[in-house]
Amino acid sequence: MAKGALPGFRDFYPQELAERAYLLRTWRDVARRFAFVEYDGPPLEPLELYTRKSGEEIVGQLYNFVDKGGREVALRPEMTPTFARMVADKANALRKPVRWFSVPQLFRYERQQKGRLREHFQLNVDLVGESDVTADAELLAVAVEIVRALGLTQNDVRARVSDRRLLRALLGALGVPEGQAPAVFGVIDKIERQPLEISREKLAALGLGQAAVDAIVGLTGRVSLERLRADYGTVPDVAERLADLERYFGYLRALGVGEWVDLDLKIVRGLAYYTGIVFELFDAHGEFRAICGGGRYDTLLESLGGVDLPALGFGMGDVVLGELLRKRGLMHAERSAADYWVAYSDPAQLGQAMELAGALRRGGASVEYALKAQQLGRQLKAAAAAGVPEAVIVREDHALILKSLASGEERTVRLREGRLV
RNA sequence: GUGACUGUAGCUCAAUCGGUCAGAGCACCGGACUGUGGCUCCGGGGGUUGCGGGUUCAAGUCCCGUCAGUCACCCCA
Repeated sequence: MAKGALPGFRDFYPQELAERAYLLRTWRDVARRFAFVEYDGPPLEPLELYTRKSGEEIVGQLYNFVDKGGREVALRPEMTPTFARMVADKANALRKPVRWFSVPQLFRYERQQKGRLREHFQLNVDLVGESDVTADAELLAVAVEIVRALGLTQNDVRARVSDRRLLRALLGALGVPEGQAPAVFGVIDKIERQPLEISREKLAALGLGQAAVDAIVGLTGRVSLERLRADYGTVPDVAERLADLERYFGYLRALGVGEWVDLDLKIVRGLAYYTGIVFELFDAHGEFRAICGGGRYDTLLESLGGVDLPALGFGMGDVVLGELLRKRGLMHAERSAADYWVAYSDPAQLGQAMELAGALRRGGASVEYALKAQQLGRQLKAAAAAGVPEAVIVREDHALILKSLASGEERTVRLREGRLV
């Protein structure tokens, strides 16, 4: 259509806003259940905050401009740099572990497509100051409990988990030079999205022998900790990581989310800064993009904020999650209708109706009534159309009738201290 | 940024081979049902067919451009 919101931006009409509110409320509720506390930062940041982490090429994907003070600025495309700065600035004063979450609106200048707009809301949950896998388990449990709270089941959503350090150790055991590891990660990251032969050719082009290529492809298939231990358990680095992962999965089971999680070494996450366990949540039908992604980034706070603290976190956007919920018929909305509709039998009673509405409103209820005097029938029709559950009818004899618009039941009530009794 | 496909009222769609084809349903507003609603009936507002240009006697229907949308690639912080 000719006029409307900018490409990739959304107008939230009351219905859509109610759905968004439902989603964000669930995020906050669950994060708080895990004792995370909310924070926020500025939506506009120095451009340098992002180029320092991701290089100049990131600028092409940012909403950036020069402000009137001559500063290079950008709308935040992600929350992590802001988070890192905030934590680093007060690192010594913060009780560890730091358990913070935020629900920022993020922006990126990219061509939109399904599940990707130029603006979205993203839950960010981060945990700083604990290097053990107990923290990794806690973090993934937050993500899983959120989708559970939204009505999804382990048959709808799967958490796929990998460990970059394990993968690195495995590659080392296969004789892949340390310097080649990132390139191999790149191939593994794409292995699901391109023909296997192409992936094999790319690995061979890195100088890997046939046996190593076969082994790597094998790792990206169905694997289990038992199988890995049997095949590579004699390698000290690998054995150490496997022991950690076994504890990790044990903790996930203890937290009640074990049934949602699969070990899948194909999960690399594009970001270069992940250092340990990484995970993504997908719909089980593979129809949508990743719902959520995150992992451990133990060196990022050091490089961004100069504070050497282990950290991990994940981001979960509202777009893909919303698409999935709608598809499954699970998208709910915060109720937006008023609590009461005050109606009156005689048009001359408009003033009395307004007095009643005023009293109820001061008592905490939301109340609507017909702004122009009209027949009672029309008022009730409007009340029903507005989705209001109950109407209060002011009769000509001044009696108040509370009528359920769903069942039609009526009972006489009285106003007492702003409430109907 | 590259490529493919699509673009008719708020929504879902219709309009034979280009020729009164700019319509329907839903939604919205109003009226009737004469003063307790969601049914029914009647009526109304709303589109220069995304926009611009071209071909033609004639274009929503063909061609080009542009904008927008969808999908894939890129990227995914």
